[in-house]
Amino acid sequence: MTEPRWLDAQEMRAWRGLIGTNRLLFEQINRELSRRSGLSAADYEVLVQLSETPERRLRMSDLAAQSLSSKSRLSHQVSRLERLGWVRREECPTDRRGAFAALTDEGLAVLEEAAKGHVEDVRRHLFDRLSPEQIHALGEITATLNSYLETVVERD
Amino acid sequence: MTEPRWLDAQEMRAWRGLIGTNRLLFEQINRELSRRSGLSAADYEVLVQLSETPERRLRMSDLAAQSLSSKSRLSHQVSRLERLGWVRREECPTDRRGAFAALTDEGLAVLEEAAKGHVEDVRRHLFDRLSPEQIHALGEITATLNSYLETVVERD
DNA sequence: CCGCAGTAGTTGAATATTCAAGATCTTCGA
DNA sequence: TCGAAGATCTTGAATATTCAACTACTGCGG
Repeated sequence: MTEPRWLDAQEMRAWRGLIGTNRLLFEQINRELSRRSGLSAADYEVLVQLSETPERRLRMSDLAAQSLSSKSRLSHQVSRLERLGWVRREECPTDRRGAFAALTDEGLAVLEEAAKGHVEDVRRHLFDRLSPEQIHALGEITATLNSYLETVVERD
Repeated sequence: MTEPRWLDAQEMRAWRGLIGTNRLLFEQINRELSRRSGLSAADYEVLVQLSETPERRLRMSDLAAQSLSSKSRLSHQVSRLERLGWVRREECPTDRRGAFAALTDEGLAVLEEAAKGHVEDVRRHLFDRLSPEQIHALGEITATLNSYLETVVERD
């Protein structure tokens, strides 16, 4: 049980910075999203994933994976979205255990309405503050981390 | 009501990347922290802030600000930590509305035990994956964003 | 074709977070 | 010095998330 390699100043700055951005940026963007459209960040993410599919529906598992959610959370969440009339559950003919979540016309309308303001918020709070080089670097850094993390994370 | 400036490919990559890192990285690090030490990320953050103070205590408001928490959340959280014996509430002599949260010896011991493994997790999942240039860039980017965000975020 | 291990999804209880008051106390201007 | 406005912190209810079963089904080895 040897002494760990503590973080140096540079690393500490990046780590605390990331924690801060993580909280402040998403908190603010999500607050604005939800005020304007009544959609939580999680809801928005789910609706986007569904809308980007040709059939406007996805199997629950795939949807969970793509929206980085746990199965349980997604299940509760889809129930809520169903109550609101924005998503509909459909059964899967080829695998009777399976279920689809399908975006309704209403859901799509809500999403499209929310998207405009949301993009502007993201732009205002994130991209307007960074140089093109920084935006590029951020893309590289997160891509590197995420492809590693996907091999590591234990989900569910 | 003009058409918004949609995100271009570079921006979309950075934005989705950030969402992914945000979730995957912290989920994984927090899961490991909590498995090893029974501390949630929020608990750890609170204990760290207290431990870094000379008196090992802070006013609730200051603690909320430093740990980027809302007052309400912090209050509930400190109650929990108090039940566990890791934090103690103390009253403030100079302002009778005020309250301190103070780190107990037990709390400090738990924190120090947890810190070792936690630092190694952060290193393994974050810094070992990035070049020194990327670490530096990440520090710059988050510092820029956070100093802007602090002027903008509506907390509580 | 049987049985069993594993997959898909849901559920309910335990826990955590948010939201909107509420209870005290301080400050400051009239 | 009085009173109103604001600061500090807590509380309880509503909501969201996690965790550990549980149901129902598929697919595979024998």
